[in-house]
Amino acid sequence: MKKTLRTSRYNHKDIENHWRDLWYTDNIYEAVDFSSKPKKYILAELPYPSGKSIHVGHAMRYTVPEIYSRYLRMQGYNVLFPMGWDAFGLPTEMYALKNNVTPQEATQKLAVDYKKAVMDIGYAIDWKREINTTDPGYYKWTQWLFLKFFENGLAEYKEMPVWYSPSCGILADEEVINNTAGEKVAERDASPVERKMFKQWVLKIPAYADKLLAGLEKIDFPEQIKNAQINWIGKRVGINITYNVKNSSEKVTVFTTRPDTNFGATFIVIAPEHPLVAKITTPENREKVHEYVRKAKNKSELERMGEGTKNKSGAFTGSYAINGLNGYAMPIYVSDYVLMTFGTGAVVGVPGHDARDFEFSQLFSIPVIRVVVGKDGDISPIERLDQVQEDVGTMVNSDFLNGLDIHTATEKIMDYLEQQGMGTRTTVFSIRDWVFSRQRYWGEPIPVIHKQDGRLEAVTTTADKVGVDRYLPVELPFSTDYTAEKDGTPPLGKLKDWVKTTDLQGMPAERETQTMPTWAGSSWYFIRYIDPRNSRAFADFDKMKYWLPVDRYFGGAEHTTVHLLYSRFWFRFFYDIGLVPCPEPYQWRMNGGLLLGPDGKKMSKRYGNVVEPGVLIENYGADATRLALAFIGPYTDTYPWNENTIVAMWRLVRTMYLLKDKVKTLTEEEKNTAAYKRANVSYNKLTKAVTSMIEVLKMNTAISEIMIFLNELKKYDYVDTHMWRGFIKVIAPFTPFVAEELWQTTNNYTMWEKNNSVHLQAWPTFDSKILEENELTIPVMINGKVRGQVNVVNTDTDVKVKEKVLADEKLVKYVTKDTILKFIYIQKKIASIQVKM
RNA sequence: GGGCGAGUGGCGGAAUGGCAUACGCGGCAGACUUAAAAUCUGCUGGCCGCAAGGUCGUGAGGGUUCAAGUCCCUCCUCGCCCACCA
Repeated sequence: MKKTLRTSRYNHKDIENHWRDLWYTDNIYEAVDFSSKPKKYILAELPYPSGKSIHVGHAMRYTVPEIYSRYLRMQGYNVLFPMGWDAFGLPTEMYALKNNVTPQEATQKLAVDYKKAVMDIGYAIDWKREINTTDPGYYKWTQWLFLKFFENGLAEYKEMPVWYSPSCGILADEEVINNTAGEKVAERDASPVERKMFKQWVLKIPAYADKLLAGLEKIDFPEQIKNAQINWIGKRVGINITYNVKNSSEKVTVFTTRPDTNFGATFIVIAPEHPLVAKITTPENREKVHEYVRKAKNKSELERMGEGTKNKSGAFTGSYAINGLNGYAMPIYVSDYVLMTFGTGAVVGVPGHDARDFEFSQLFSIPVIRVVVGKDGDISPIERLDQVQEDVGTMVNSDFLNGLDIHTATEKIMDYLEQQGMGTRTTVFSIRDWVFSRQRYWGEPIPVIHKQDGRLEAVTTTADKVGVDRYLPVELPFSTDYTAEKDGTPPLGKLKDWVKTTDLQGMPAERETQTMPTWAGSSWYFIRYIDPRNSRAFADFDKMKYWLPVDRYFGGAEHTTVHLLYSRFWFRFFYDIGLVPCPEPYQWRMNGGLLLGPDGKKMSKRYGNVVEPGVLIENYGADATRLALAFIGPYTDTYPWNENTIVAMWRLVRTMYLLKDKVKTLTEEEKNTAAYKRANVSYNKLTKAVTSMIEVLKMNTAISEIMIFLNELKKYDYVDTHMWRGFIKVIAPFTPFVAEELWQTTNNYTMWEKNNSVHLQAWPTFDSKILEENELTIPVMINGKVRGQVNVVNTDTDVKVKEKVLADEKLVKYVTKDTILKFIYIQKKIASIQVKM
């Protein structure tokens, strides 16, 4: 055991290296299963190690939650604040290629580097719970959980239209974004993408859409996040209406949420991919329709976007559908503004009350019928786009619906259509099956085999009991070839010996060669932290019962509709099959903002504006770095990094450190001075303010309070020992290293003893009696302007304060007994007076 | 086009409807120094004024209130997310 350091100058390196070793060696931040203390599970999204080392932006997102976790520990909670590495995926593969190592080697090295960086900042982590998603002991359970989806019919192997980029291969919807020019590109490398059909594994998240919506009501997420998820799920209640095609036995079914406007329907549009296209196109229109469909299919999504939503196009099939309500013959067109993937792939055109339908009607001179009158009472024909009303009004020209409000009309006509056998109420969702396979090397192999007869078989069907260890994990075989064939055969497909296997009957079979997406390992990682070394189960049920749900979850806004929603889906499914103890994984969520480069641009190697925490820690120390990251602004906001801030924080830490020389145990007599009393008020204010600010995660203003207190202390010659010890505990979550140094010194501990660490001490309390001010000065406002002050005491009544105001010689020129119209005194806040002008 | 945010000094940002600009950065002045750096002290929203003080001021305009950065209405700008979703 080492002796406590004692230096007269502030040397961050000596202090930090010294305590870091002792903390982690003795694992002082241990999270204890089944502890009798109340638990708090504080989680920050696990990092994805793909660059040289941890990014200062990551560090900002971890620092605030980590300060909070330290505070909770000092408040007597059994805290779990874990850390691990999400290391499968393309960036690691790219990193490996660039550095001429294997992804296995790259991952190992990055995990070590990242861990060192995280340790250097001094995060309070129980390293016994560290996980790595690429560890076979981990992904065995990712595969096992995947098989639960498979066994329950929620994982399917089917032809899917997928995004394809030559450089990234096949991508999920979530990995494709619109660039600034409005083109669809791969999020990863901005390469253009196109649509292709491919046999894919999908997870059927739409089956859980309703449960995921309902679950939102019980959890404490910001409205913004809830809305984004609701929007993403895109639940729409409407009706499928079936129309007969004139002179044909065919029928066309459309989905609409606005059946109330159906008396105004003047055409039908079907998607180019719709199976009816071939059946109902009349011979004289065949050539034109065929040409249109061919062009639409060849158009990449990029071109469709490029042409924008303004320019409608289409072709007439020559057929008509009969509106069962009024016998109107609606011409049927093909147009790419209708998507095969939403609703029924066919829409009914009501140009008077839908902007897109109106635009399309103009293209083919289709009649426009008004069936809704808005608030303005305008009943003139609809001739311009700006006259198209969508969601308010009263029905006209609509037979038995006339005069009804549109919402009442909607219900009435849906009842009618159902009674007449013309329609069926339907709910549709915009959320799609989650494409869950990749044609990449560096991921979890999907643990399924293809039997000779084409049927699929889970690598283990005896799962839970003894079988699991015999068959899982399906280990990722070693390979140095990470590229897919042009035909889509994944890299693993090239390893012929590995692909060849046998099924449970011993017959020859082939392994699945696609791997899982990066999202797989991170969909359940927070469960594994609870029981990271369990080899018999993904986690012990009783331990889950103790720790779950996560109390506070911190992460990036970019994960709102991806990771955050999809991992809720995993968890909710596990709950339904009895694997986990509660329906929702995360009780509370906050999204972190972004830290920009000093130039205000997003930190990126391209701009050369990346700030590395390692450099900051080297130059200014971890304590100053932590303060800078927490002080710079509120957690949820985005702002640029400013080098000056950390210099100021270094000075602040030094000021705190050097204060130790002013510490003295004051006698009762010395405590009986005005100076001591003032200092004591400041100290109690500090404790109270910091406590309430940490509770609401406003670390920036909490640090301001620490600065205010230090500015106050400068005025005195001595700092009382009792106050000093409380102060050290207040700063402990923010600047753990210097706090430990000061704590050990002030207590004269010569030997390190785990239980004596400041971080395991109780959070200081404050005395609200000391903060009650008996006498204070309040502003006096006259006709809305502050014109002076008066001194009041607690017991002053309105009448007393009024007397004081009237007696004030400065105020007399603004107010006298005779000019007062109205007098308001807000206790201990303000006096506000209306006077005659 | 839809949804969600946000507009406060030179900059990052504070402010349960109650003295707008806390705290920090930067700037200015002073102390220490042969000098500089570092450190310390003071000042620091605009305008008028020697000063006391006055006056304007939280994107723009209106409203509610004794009192509005904060609440309500109209508008402007910026950011993020979603988007021919019927």
